[in-house]
Order: sequence, then C-alpha cells, then structure tokens
Amino acid sequence: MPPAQVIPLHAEPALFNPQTRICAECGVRKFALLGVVDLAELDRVHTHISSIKLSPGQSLYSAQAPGLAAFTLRSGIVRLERTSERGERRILRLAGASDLVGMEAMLGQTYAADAVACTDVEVCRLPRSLIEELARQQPELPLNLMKRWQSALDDADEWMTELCAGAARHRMLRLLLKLTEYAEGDRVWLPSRQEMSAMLDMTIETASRLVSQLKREGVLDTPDQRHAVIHNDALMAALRSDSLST
Amino acid sequence: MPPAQVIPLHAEPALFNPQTRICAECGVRKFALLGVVDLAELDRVHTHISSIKLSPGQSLYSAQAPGLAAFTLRSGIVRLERTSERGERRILRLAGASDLVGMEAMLGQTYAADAVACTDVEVCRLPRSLIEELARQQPELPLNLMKRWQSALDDADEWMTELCAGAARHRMLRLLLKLTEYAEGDRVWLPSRQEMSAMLDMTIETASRLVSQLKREGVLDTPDQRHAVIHNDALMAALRSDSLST
DNA sequence: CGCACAGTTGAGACTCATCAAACCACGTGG
DNA sequence: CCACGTGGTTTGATGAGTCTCAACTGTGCG
Repeated sequence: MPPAQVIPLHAEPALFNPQTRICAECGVRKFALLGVVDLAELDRVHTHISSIKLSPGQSLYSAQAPGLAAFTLRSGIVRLERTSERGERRILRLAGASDLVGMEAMLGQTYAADAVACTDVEVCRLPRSLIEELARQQPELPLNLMKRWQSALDDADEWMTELCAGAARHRMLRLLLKLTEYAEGDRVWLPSRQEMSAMLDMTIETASRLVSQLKREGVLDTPDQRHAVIHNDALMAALRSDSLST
Repeated sequence: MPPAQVIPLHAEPALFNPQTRICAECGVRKFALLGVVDLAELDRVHTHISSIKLSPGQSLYSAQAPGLAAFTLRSGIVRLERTSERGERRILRLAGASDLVGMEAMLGQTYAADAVACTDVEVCRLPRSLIEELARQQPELPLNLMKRWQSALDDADEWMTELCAGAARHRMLRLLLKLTEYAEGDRVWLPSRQEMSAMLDMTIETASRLVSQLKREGVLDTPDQRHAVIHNDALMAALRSDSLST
C-alpha cells in the first residue's frame, strides 16, 4: 500500500482536517521537518499547526521570549539577528524556504535571536507539544532535528568565514552570491543598505557605494528597489579577480 | 539503592574495566555528555572510550574527514577552524573543558571544520556506535546532544556578534574577556598573534600592537609567551570607555 | 505639493593593512 | 660556551580602505 501522501487528495477527503489539507498541498513539505511524517498521522495529533503570514519588517519571534514553537518557512526570507553588548544590531544569518527556525523552543529554551521577515513570508507554526507527540511515534524525527541543528551550525560557520572576513568589496560579492541561494526565480531579494550593513559589518554608505559600483560594473541590475538580477558570470569573474589581487 | 557513581570505588572494583575507572575519576564527567549515563552501564557497553593527549598545534580531526567519533574535552583548549574559499584560515570558535566537539560524526557526516589543540589537551574519544548503543538505554542522551548543538550554535552566534564586529581594539578586548571563560586558574591561555589574527580578522601586526598597548595600559600582563594575567576591572573599564566613544 | 525616509555621492579624518626592519627566545652545532 | 639560524614578536613609516559628516537626490505617501 502506498504511503498516504501519494494518495490523490479526493480519495479520502474525510480524513483531513482543514490544516492537514494545507500541509498536503504545501510545496516545501517534503523538504521540511515534518516531511517524513505521514499525513494521516499528522491529522490524528491533537495540537495543530497554524499558518502565519508576515510582511517585511514584522517580527516572527524575539530573543529571550519563551520559545513555544518552531517555525517552518514556506516562502520568503527571514533574518536572524541579535543586538551586541554595545547595542548594535547584527544579522547572523538568513533562513529561506523549507528552513526551520526557532528550534531552541523544542528544548524549552527561550529564543536565542530575533527573527524578522525580510520579504513577504509564510511560515507554519509547529508547537513544541506537537513535535513531542509526533516524535513518540516517529523515531526519525529527533534525528532529522539534529541534522537541522548541524546544518544551522554549518550555515553559521560558512557565514562567518565568507561574510565576516576580508575586504568590504569581497564580503559584498559573497553576499550577492549567497542571495542567489534564496532566489525564487531569476530575481533575487535585494536587502536594504541598512540590512546589508548589519550583515557585513560596514556602514550604510559603504554598502551603497559598493552596490552602485557593482551596478556600474554590470554585476547586478535593480529592476526595483528590493530586487536584483545578478549576472552570475560577472559576479564570479569579480570574485576571482578579487582573490588574485590579495 | 544509591546510583553507581556514588559507591566508593573500592567497593566493587571488579565491575570496572580500566577505561571505565578513568571515567569514574574524571573531573569533568558530570558536565560532559555522558554525565547522565551511569558507570555500570558504561562498563557493560561493547565499544569503548579512549583517552587521547595532544600537544599545541596537533590536529584532533580535519574537515571533510569521515566522522567516526565525537570528543569530550577533559582539559585544554581546542580551536575549530576552516579555510575560506580564498584560502585564508579562520578560527570559528574555541572549545574548553567538558565541551563536546565533532558532534556531526553522530549523524554519519564528515567533520565540518578542523579541530586543533591550542594548549596541551586531553580528550575522550566517543565512537559513534558507543553513543548509539547508549542512546538505546538512555533516552535522555539524544536530548542532551540536542542541547549541546544548540549551545554550539549560541556560541557561534555570540562569537559572531561580539568578536567579528566593531573596531579592532574592541574585538581584542572582547577576545580577552572570552579567554577568561577558559581559564584554569588565575592565568589565561594567551593565543599566538597568528591565532588572534585568525580569530579577529586582523593582521598579526595589528594584533601585536593592540596587545602591547593593552599591556602598557595595565589590562594584562604576560608572565610568559603563552599565558596572561588579565585584570578584570581594567578590562571592563576599557570596554566601557570604548563603547562610550562610539 | 511637500514631507519623510532610503539611497547616493563627496571630502576629509582616521583606522588598519602593508612593507620593512629590528628584536627576542630558542635550539643547534661548532 | 658562544655564534648562528629560525620563527615568532615588536615597532615604524606609509598608503589604501573605511568611517564620518554633510549635502543632495530620488521615491513613496498623506
């Protein structure tokens, strides 16, 4: 018998409560935390998933707040940020479609960072109790969670090595490269200069100058304020020539 | 009946194989991953822990190598580092006594970074199969592992916000503060200028100049090349006045 | 239309990297 | 024992890269 998720939806409509339906149709489900859980099981569980939409600038959760749920990103980009001891905001990393954020909630801890929407965002809220209930029937779930922790750590490490070190121009080029990973088409989300400066530890002015310069060099175009088309070959060439000069 | 670990060692010596004995006497055991596992159980398991000693500069494991074991640090300091795309070495963070490194091995992944001893180091090697075997009898173990992943992530985030941003002098002061966390007495391990520059993304010369300056200001003394006495009040004062000027 | 705010651009100041030289601690071999 | 080389550290002089301050431009919105 085939697993539940490949049964055509009209076959047993009575099985699914409204939210489970949404899950069934979700484009990122198979890449997400609960991708291994079958829908029938999800339907049976008491605590429920809820969908949340956010506009740019809205907060998903805040550092120090009690963590009651983790969140799977269905679309859009979320930034994780912190304020340093001296009161400056620093963007730690980005999360995109199918990423899981706020995992610390699964441990009963407070959130470790602020999560803020960069674009329009759709997330699914996964309460702690839901994960715990599912984990009892699904021993793979904790393993999947651990893998996600490790990959968050990998992201943090990569961000650190590639986006935190070297000349400003080089960091900006690496950022553009990273942004292409979150593209949902040929256009890429282009952060505000403020966001760039918080990601790359530079001033708004320097970020602006670099973007302008790279536009002149044909590395990117900006059809509108918040989007860019990045020309990959020009970007790569810029990155390469930049490494040589060092 | 009291748990095994509080029974005086001479009571049932026959129970313990040689390595388990070492565990019983280990100073960091109760803070370490296997602190929750009782010794009798540890004794029964087939795969065994082994002790390893390293001198400064020796490698514990290398990035990309197949991860066969995680390691609990019993003493000393280990640095986790990576080389960036442009070929520069970057120190990501430090690990000290009772920390667990190389957790990615528990997921069957290759190591994500190089781990290198900064000081004389003693570690316990925990093979993957050992952890898996123990996890079967000890359901708390995976939870403990997850907590350690989260705290590694917290460390990475803190390193990022405090040690990767701001003026060189400020980053150096934050580093000194961080080093006090790893102190095993009143003396602190003082990294080589090379290591400092790889941690703080600055040149060796700048690191050297800053250390000299801070010595002149009475923030630290260096009884020998690799150790420092850090004067906490002077350090704090320096950090504060440094924040004000920004 | 005009206000608010993000982004751009310029000029000057300052930080930090670079290059170069000297210094020091150490171990080696004469 | 000392001369010597080696590798890490310190210090200086100079210039490139960024920050700061300031003015200006563009964009969206009441």
